Amino acid sequence: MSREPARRRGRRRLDLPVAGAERPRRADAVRNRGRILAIAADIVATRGVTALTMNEVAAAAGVGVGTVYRRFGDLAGLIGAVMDERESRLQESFMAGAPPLGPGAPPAERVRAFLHAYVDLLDDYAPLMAVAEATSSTGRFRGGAYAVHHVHLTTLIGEALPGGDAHYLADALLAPLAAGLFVHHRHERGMSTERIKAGLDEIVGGLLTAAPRTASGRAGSGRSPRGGPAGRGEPDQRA
Amino acid sequence: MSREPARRRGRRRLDLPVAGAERPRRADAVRNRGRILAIAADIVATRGVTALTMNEVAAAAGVGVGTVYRRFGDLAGLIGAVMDERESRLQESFMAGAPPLGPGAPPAERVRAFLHAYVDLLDDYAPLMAVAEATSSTGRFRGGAYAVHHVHLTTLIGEALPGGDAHYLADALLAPLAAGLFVHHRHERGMSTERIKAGLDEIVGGLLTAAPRTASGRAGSGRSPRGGPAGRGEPDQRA
DNA sequence: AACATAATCGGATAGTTATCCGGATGTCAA
DNA sequence: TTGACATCCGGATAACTATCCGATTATGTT
Repeated sequence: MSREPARRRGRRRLDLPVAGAERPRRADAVRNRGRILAIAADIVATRGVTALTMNEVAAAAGVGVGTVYRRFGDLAGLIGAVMDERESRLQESFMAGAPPLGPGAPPAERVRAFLHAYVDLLDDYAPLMAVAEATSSTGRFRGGAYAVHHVHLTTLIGEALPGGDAHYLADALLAPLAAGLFVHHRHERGMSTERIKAGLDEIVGGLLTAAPRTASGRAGSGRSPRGGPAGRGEPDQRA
Repeated sequence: MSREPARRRGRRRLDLPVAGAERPRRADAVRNRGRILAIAADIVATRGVTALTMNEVAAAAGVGVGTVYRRFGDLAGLIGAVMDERESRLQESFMAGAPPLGPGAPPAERVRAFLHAYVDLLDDYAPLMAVAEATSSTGRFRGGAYAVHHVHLTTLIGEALPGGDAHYLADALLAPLAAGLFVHHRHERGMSTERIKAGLDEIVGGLLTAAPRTASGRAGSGRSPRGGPAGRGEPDQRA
């Protein structure tokens, strides 16, 4: 490890036992974690996503490869950690922020706002997220972030479309936001984020009841919310 | 999709280049290609997709790794070649087969039929296709098969929804059919193909069989039974 | 039948991901 | 302060993808 002088060894643990089952992690571990993340972010910023490899990060951070893998599991995990702050901000916004992203606006509006916000996030991180996606084709769906987004959309869709298969539709709405597809659209086909958002609006507008807010395109044609064939004959089986 | 590194350069053949369009490949090359494909299919069938590696295929086929890479480009290319026959059958069906998949049925119906047919294909090959997708996150969109599907859907959507962004919507409808997501739904969440098809029907139903947007006031009088249970779409859609 | 040429073959090599486990070190208790 | 032990470190190692290029061989011509 490093020769860093021992940190203040005070900290007798006399403090209040923090509310969050805080596991006592070794000081060198947290130090390394922080350094690894900083190095990773720096590599991406200065040399691009393709230069971000576990070996490279480990070498630059002055630790062994094993350390990086133990801390983050795999490349996707490392990338997830790098994006953690940004992701947390997004979650904060749609869970407790101002409408239409946060609570207060009608569900269909919130769905649209969420998709738009996610597009903005993709515009900043898509190349990096695409690498994470490619690590394991099913990996995207295992990550905690995806689960949170899915639950959020499922809830909103359930409210806006009582008879629909909210669980599946949430995945279907998240699918066009795959980083790989976004990169393809944005960087290889030159689509603007506005166009992408408008396209998503078309889908949401058609699927959920049209909302009052008029943005680009789609006119809130009547399309009333009907009950629809409730069951659909498929036993709802959520894990 | 035969996505081979088209080699053969122009030769001054005076003979009629009609009938056999394929000629300039060395006998051992075609022999090796065939053997490699057979071996690859066999490995997948007997030992599963995880056992399918370029090294393994090369060794089993009795050729060098370089040969496999030259012929198929990468793992995704090899997988594409293995699936070529099945893919060709699908293309044949929606380009010149019987309605509603083939020409003759109203566009929205054909879109739905295509998605259903693709789900059936996924049910057989998703694990394999997921590996191909993971090879390169943007790889799926470069392959010839994707391009064909995209063109097809773009055309149909353009007919069914004159004012919409058919190009983007085609990608968006194809996105939920990503092999990785399908595997997640089918093998990890236990969803049935019927449920997946019904979910896709909901999306298509809302997007394409409702009153058109913009000025072209289609007096459809709202009410669109967004795709009910698999099959039975809305019969009010004449050519 | 022998030749010239271009295309193919296939092993060596480089770069990555991911795992393993003996050794080093921090943390807590006495 | 000292000691015991759980945890962490990090290099060695295995497997895989992908590229390169000299050696090999098929093909059409003379």
